[in-house]
Amino acid sequence: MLTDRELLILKAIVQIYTSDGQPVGSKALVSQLPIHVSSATIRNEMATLEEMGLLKKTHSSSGRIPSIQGYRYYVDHLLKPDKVQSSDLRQIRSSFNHQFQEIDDIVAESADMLSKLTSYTAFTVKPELKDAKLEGFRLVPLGNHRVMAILVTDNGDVQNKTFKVPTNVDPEALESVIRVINDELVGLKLSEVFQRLATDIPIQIGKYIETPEGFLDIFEDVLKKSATERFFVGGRLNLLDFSKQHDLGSIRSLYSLMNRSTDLANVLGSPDQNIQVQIGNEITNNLLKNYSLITATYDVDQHGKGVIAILGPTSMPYSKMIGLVGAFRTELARRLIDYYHDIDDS
Amino acid sequence: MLTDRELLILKAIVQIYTSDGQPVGSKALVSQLPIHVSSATIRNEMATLEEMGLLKKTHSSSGRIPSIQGYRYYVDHLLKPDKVQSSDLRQIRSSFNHQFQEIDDIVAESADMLSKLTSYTAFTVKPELKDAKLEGFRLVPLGNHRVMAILVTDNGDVQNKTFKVPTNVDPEALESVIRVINDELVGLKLSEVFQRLATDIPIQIGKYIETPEGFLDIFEDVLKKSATERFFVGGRLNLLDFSKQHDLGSIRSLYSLMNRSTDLANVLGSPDQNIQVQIGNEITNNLLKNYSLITATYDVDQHGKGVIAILGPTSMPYSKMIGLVGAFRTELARRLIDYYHDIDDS
DNA sequence: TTTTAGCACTTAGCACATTGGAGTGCTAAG
DNA sequence: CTTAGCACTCCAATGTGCTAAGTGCTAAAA
Repeated sequence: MLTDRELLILKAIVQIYTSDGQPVGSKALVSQLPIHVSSATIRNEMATLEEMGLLKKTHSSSGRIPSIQGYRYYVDHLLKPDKVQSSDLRQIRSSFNHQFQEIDDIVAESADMLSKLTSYTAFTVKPELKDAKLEGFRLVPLGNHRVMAILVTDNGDVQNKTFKVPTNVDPEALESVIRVINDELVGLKLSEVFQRLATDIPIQIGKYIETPEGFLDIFEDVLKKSATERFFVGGRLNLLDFSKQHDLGSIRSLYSLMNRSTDLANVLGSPDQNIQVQIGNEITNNLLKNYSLITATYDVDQHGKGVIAILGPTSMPYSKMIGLVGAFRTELARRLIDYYHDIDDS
Repeated sequence: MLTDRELLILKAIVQIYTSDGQPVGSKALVSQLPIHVSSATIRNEMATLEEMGLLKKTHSSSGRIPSIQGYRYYVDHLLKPDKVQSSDLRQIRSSFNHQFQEIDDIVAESADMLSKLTSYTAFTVKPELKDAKLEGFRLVPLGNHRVMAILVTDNGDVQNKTFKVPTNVDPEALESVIRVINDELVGLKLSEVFQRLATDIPIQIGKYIETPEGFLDIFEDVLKKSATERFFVGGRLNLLDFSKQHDLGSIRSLYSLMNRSTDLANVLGSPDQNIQVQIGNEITNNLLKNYSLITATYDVDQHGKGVIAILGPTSMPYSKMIGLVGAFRTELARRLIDYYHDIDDS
């Protein structure tokens, strides 16, 4: 168990280091602390904190910086989220104050805004569709045997994809297919839709089209698209600023990571608490072991839950960032509830 | 006028410098030249070439590197495009060997491929639609007063956008609007469509909808989208490698430039010759004055012309790059002609 | 007139030493 | 338990010397 003074020192070191980035020495620290003891005393305390694994040195005669566990302890026990700056809040609200036509625009804008506010890299994930119901399905013939498939879910999501149908499929067959889909699939949850597509639907459609597989692929494409296009990244370039390692190779890997939605899904997960802080090697993905990740869910009532996240250096000012992410998630949730409200009753 | 030997030296200096990046000294040069003269002679020649502004030094006692004018002279008079490597050609063809559903996929893939082959940043611009005819227009009601507008041009381009219609617009009015558009606009060139939208169409539509402006905005949105989404960028990150200036600010500006389609349109223009080389400050955009840009048109017969381009250091190996771009443009053109062929006769 | 050898001079880049400052750990006394 | 004092460590900045690669110039040779 830590003494009060040790807590005070640990807290101060984290705060000073995360705000100016320099290792904290005993003399500098003594001048900032509310208690007055000598620097030698501080040195002793720091030594014990280091022994406990909460602090470390960059070299044998340097000041102390927090270790991963030090940050962890700070975040878990010492930190109080900052109240978000009113100027930041104004910025968030004004950026949400547009009339967005599509939910994607709101969520994409959020990623940009969040990265701008933090100067880190930000991620946003729109509410997942798993529980959404398929509300409508359209096949629009575009001429030249091309067709656009459009899929509408009850939370307002619209996905579309154009494709070619084989020349031997006649329009009436297509009509029948649409009828099957409308009768059998519309109204179901997407997960159920997936299941039906794997079982009886191909048989039913097979009556009208010779090779239903190709046709159903397209259906799956649209569903897959709606699963992979949930992720938005803002401030990719900020990575260059806060990434200590100017090793181009790892930066490159990170950039490509940001384009792989499956990996992003793994990294961001769905935080169990409302706001979750992962520090350094606590992050499952090895590429991120020198960074910290703050993830938070936001809840759009019956329209599911999404995730926002920021990726920054382990030495980020946690209290400020946690405050900011906390405020942002409620603002975003509110904005999306508004959005759905507009759709539902229009 | 330059003597034969001066030409030989200039050519050699450009080639050596663009292949190993080191300033070329008189001794090194003498050992590479087919003629044998002493290094002192070379020095004299280099001095006169420098006086003419074709070479320059990095510091008072350094070897020579080509000046912008030196590169210019080399490109205009001395260079012979390399035959493209057969492995590169294989790669291009195999990447084109997929069945693409949309033209955008082909053009986007091209940007990636071109950047991979060159290790520079690549741009591709799909054929412009100006002369394309509006082949079809659909309004698909999605429920909840939402509608998807779909616009098909005769070169196979499909654009769509979802939007909300005011609650006071009834379905029949919408039907009438579609009829007006189909009767009056379908079959016209897009430029004519634009014109009609600015003149008589609003009046006609006004009969059915109270506030046609809002409605027509959407139409314009779709058209604008098809104008701005012509640009694809590949290998953004390569910029970090070949950009000498590790000045983060200018890199940042370049990245944002790549997202602004109007600026891209200015920079890439439509090259007057088939392949155009712009070196350093010859590029109109100031941000690019330390780079070189090779642009080339590709011609998809009656479906218009597009542009491909690579952005690299002024010290790029021009003969190789020009050869590569030349081969790529014919391959891409061929692939797109194939693509349209499939559409047209399906 | 052109070419060449020779020489004095310049510069970048590197290895190396020097120094100052910030910081530590330890000890012995308060 | 706290503190002053001291020896010690290490980084970072600065300066020095040296080398390699290059130049321009001059005067002699071709």
